[in-house]
Amino acid sequence: MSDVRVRFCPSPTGNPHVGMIRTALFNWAYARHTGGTFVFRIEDTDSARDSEQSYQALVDALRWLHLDWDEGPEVGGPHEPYRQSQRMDLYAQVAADLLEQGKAYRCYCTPEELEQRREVARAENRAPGYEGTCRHLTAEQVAQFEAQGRQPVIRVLMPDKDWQWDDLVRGPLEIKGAHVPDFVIVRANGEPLYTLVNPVDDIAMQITHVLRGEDLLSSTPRQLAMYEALGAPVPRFGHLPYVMGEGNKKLSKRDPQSNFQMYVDEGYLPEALVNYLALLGWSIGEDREFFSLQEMAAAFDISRVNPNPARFDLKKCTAINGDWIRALDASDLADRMVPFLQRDGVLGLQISEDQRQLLVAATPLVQERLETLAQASGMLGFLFAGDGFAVNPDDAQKVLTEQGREVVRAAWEALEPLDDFAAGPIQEVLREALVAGLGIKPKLAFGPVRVAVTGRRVSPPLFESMELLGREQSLTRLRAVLEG
RNA sequence: GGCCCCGUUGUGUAGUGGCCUAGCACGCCGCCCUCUCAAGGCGGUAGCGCGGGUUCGAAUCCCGUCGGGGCUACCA
Repeated sequence: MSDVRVRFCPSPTGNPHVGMIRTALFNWAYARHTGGTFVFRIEDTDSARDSEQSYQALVDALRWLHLDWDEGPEVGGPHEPYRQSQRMDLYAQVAADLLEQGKAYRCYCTPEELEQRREVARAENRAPGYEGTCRHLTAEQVAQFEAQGRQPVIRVLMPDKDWQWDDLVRGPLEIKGAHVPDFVIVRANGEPLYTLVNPVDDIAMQITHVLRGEDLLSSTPRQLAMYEALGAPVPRFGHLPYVMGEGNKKLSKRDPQSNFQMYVDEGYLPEALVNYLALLGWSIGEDREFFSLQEMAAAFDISRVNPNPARFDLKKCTAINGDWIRALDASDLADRMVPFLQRDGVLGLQISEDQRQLLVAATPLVQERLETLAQASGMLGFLFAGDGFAVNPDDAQKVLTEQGREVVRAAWEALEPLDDFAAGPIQEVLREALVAGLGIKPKLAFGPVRVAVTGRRVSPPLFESMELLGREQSLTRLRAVLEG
């Protein structure tokens, strides 16, 4: 095992989104590629926005995706606890130490005062950052502020220096000290902020490589300053490109396609989602795009991550999902379709042995037609409908016309005497009766029969479907059209 | 406004000075296959933002420019 230690440290607010998942994936892949350790940490220090439900969704998402973690909630590890809400004492202690060492100070400026100064600075074309107003308050000034009932925040006193680091994704980067004002690490109400807890825990958990979103790039100097103040070795940073949504904007929580749960509900395979997300900013090389999590781990190289923002393309994601569905064993696919068929009422909670066999037999017919598992219900519903079967009204109107019914009648008459009700013979008999007999094109001949039997104009292959449905059901449905 | 990041077809990418008349995939269009829809096969569409350099030679190196995006919180 190498000494590489990376972490994924989301805040449990709202639903997991794909940008977050992509970050988790790249961290995971880097850990697995290097034989390092993947740490999962929950940054739940904002009690107003965090929720237990969101925490659970995060855990479930990683599990669903098969992104296993070596240390973190549920699995434990040498640096427990892995939820920041349980580590508050540590942060308070660190803040106190920094204060005592003069590396941080109390700032009594009110939000209103700060806001006002920002506006002035902007108007005068100056950088709008905090100017260090409270850096060197006298005891009298402090006493006066306290007397006014002001509650101070704690700010880090930034050393007067420029900050540079060699970014894993972008190469050498530098930000001038003049552009990094003293920043707040503890709120007036005593709650520690990300600026404090994130580096403190990265140090405590001995994180060696920080792979995070590009949105945090400009805050890296603050991170660097914390390592310096705390006398800890600095990890390597790598800033992953944005995942963009519609209209050239960062994919936001409001974009439906950013919602991780949507992929689960629509029947995307974890293999496919992960495969697609990996393509956003990374490439396995050669002319290849279809690969497993294991193949990704074997090939993943952080220096090959592309720094430019990638647009999320649901169409391509769906296409890859289709590829993955086709790559599955039929019995595996059948298993994966079951929850969707149950959800949509095609199957009940209890599945009989007959139903199970029917499903397995039907799976190959739909395997190359499915893009998502959720589409299975629409394609297979007719097989399990039994007495509840009904033809789609819209399709009926279009296809089961006067002439269509004549076709169905001819089909019924041809099939009724057929003993060997298998796809081959069915096709033979129908061809003879409809195409040759009625002298119409195959498309017009089989369309009405398809609608009568499967209820839709688009369905799995007709003859195989009839065989699976069985003689009795098939004939009953044809009859129903003639009598209805 | 200030600071920062980014720039190959519509989208994701390959490409790291000659193998590039720029490859692959998705999308889109057409054809083939065909009982529908897919899948599959074949073909087509479309790109190195722009301008200067460096070099025998640049998508690849340098400078400038333009464009897009982000940050600029007692959010992360």
